[in-house]
Amino acid sequence: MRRILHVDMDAFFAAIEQQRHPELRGKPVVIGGHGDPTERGVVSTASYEARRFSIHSAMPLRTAYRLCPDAVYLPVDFDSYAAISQRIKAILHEFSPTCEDSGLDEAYLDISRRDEPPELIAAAIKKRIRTETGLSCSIGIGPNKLLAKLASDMNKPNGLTMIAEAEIPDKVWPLPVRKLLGVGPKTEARLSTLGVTTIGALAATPLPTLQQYFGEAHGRYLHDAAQGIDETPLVTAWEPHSFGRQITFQKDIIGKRMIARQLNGLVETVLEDTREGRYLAQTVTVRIRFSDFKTLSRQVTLPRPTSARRTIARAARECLKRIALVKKVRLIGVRLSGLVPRDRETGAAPSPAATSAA
DNA sequence: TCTGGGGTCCTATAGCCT
DNA sequence: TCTGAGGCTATAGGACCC
Repeated sequence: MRRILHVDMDAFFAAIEQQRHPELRGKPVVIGGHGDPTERGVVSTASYEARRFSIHSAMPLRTAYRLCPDAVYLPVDFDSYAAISQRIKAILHEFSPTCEDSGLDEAYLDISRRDEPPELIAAAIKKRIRTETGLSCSIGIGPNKLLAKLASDMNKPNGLTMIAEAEIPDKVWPLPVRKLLGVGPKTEARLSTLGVTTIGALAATPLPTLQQYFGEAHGRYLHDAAQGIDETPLVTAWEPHSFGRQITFQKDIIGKRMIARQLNGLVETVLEDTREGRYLAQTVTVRIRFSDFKTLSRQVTLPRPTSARRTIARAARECLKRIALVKKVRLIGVRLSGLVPRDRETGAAPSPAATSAA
């Protein structure tokens, strides 16, 4: 039986700001965008004081401002948060080498090989993080990642919760389906039309029914997840699959020239990212979101992976040409995928078309 | 009227080949 | 020569996560 911990920092970004600016403690603090709640942007993190005003992550900053004009609005200081995140991950690695990063403020830890009771290990982790960073976290313990994550969410903030397999009917099944990892607003709404609103109701829904509505893979996932079944291993090392940059304009823009110029700038930025990581890319995708929020994407796959600015910029322009710019544009994005580490470049990449006939 | 940015993964569809 | 069944791949879009 595996023993997995899910460590989730409490209101991470906001807590860091309250830690380094003591005058913000006890006040509603909202982190997001450029810190100006009258601009376009969304809430990244709201302090627990701000959550009392119904402010939550992903809410438009302007909406948050309407709900609580007196809150302190701050920009996302990504570099600082990343540095503190690294310190926390280093602490976690001391407790187990099998540690999966899941964003700046979350991680899974496999402690199956340790003899001590998991609650004691979790308590020790909380204490270490508190002592070294002044921050609190919530930890969930379970036989797999899915249940560990559900558990960490059950007693926030500063919680320590365990879900054993035998406790699934009592602790998990009464929860709304939305609590399950992988169930977002769309899936929640579709399940609701089937009369399924709790995880228990989902568990009682036959597999063929779920597969009929959600497809083979997603149906199977929902079915297993509702029973608390999750065999996915911790991913401790991974290579990026893509790099991208996108911008939402403060005011929608119009005009091919203007849009092409913005696109060029984005290509430059993305290339800097890939050069830093020493990757070549074979596929270029351009994304446009119009003022009505309709979003289109076009992609070009190049004959071979490259990091040549002119080639990639030309591909991006080709993509852009295939989109009719008939409306105002609020967002432009560029993504490079089909990545190959530069040191693996041979100049004679195997062609996927070069397969032998039957 | 409002809806970020950086990602991953899955699915439907169309075109091509055998 | 025509037609259809599969399989494979590229593309576009959508859902979801932090």
